[in-house]
Amino acid sequence: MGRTREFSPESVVQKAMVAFGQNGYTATSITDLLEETHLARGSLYGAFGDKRQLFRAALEKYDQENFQAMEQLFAKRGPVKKILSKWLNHPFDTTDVCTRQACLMFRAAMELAPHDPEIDQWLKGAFERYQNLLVKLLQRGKASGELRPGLNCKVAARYLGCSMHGLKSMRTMYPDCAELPAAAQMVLKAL
Amino acid sequence: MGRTREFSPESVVQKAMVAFGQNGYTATSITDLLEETHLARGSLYGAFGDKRQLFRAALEKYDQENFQAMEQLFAKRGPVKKILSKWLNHPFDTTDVCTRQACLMFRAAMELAPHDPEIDQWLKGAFERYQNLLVKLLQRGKASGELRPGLNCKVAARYLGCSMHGLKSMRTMYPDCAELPAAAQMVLKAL
DNA sequence: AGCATTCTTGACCGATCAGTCATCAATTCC
DNA sequence: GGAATTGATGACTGATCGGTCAAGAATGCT
Repeated sequence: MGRTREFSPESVVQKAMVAFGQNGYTATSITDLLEETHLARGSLYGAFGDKRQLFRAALEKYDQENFQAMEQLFAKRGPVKKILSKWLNHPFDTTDVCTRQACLMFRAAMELAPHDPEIDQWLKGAFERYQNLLVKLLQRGKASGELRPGLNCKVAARYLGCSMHGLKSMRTMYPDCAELPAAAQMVLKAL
Repeated sequence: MGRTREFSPESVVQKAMVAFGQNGYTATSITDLLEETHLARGSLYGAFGDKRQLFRAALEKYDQENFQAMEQLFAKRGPVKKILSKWLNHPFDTTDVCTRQACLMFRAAMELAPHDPEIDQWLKGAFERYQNLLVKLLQRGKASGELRPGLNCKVAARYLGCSMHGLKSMRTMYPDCAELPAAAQMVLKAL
C-alpha cells in the first residue's frame, strides 16, 4: 500500500559508496549526494534515516562486494601463490572507473572509527573476516606442501593484508606508477 | 616594531599537526584548533592566513620530521637489512602518544590532493624524496654485495614504501595487534 | 469513490563552518 | 611622551551543514 518508490535504494547506495570513497565521509555533503542521485532531500532521509546510516549502508555494500570477490577467487583450485598473485594484482589489472577511489573501509577506519564505537567494532570484525580468509588460504598452501612448513599463517596473513592495503593506497595516489605491479609481485617472495 | 607575539607559531603548527592527523582536514574545525591552542580567532588567522595554509604548514612539519629521522637512520653504517628492519619496526617500538594518529601525508593525499593540484604536486614530490632515499639505500646494499645483484632497486623501494604505509595504517587501527611486528619482519624476506 | 498509507518535494530550522574586522593592548622609534 | 606599527580579541558575517516537516501526489484496500 502507499505510493511506490521512484528510485532504487541500491543504486543510491552505490552512488554514495563512490562519493564517500572519493571524498570521505565529512567532505561529502548530503547536498552533494542529492545532486548525484537527483533525489529530493526528504526522499533520501526517508529511505536511509541519516547520513551516518547511509554511510553504513555504503560501507556494507563495499565490504560485501569486496569480500565476495575475494572468497570466489580464494575458492579456486590451483597453486596458492597463483591465487595470491591474482589477488595482489587485482588493483592494477582492472581499468577502474574512478582511480582516486580509496578503500572505503580504511576511510571509515580513519575518519569515523575513533569517535564511533559501533563502526569501530564493525570494522574490526570485518577486517578479521578478511584476515581469516587469508589464513585459510595459507593453511591450504602449507597442507599441500606448496608453502614451507615453518610459515606462521597468522603473521603471513597480516603481512599480506598490510601489503594489499599499501598497494591499493599507492595505486589511488599514483594510478600510473609503473613500478607498482612489479612491487605487488615482490610481496609473494616473502612467503 | 609593534607588539610582540605571545605564542610560538611552531607549537601551534605542532598541535595542528596532531589534530589534523587524528581527525583529518575537514573534520578538524578552526574552533577545535582554537580550543587546543588557546588562541583567539584573529591571532590564528593573522599568523597563518587560512585553514589550508595552516594545514600545509603542519604537513610540511610532519614531512620534515619524518624525512629527517629517516635520513639519519639510513645514513648509519652497517648492514642495509638491519637499517631497514629498524625502519620498519619504528611504528611499533615507540610508545607513541596518540595511537590513532594516521600519516598526515596520506591523509592529505586522500582528502585534499584530488581537488587541490598544488598539494597534489607537493605530495608527489615529497613521496619521491622518500622513494629516492630508499633506492639509494638499496643500491648501497647491492654495491656491498649484501643484496642480490638482480634486485630492481626502484621496484623494491616502491615495495618497501607500500609495506611501510600498510603497516602504519594497520597499526593506527589495531594498536595492539600482536602479529604486526612479526609481519614487519616478513617484509624484508622479499629482498 | 473515499480513506489510509507511503513517497516526493522543497521550504525551512538551528548549528556550525571558515573567514573578517573594528577595537584595544603592547612594543619601538623619535 | 607621542606617533607608528603590530599583535590580541571576540563579535560578527554569509554560506553551508545535517536534519525536519507540512503539503501534495501516487498507490492499494474496502
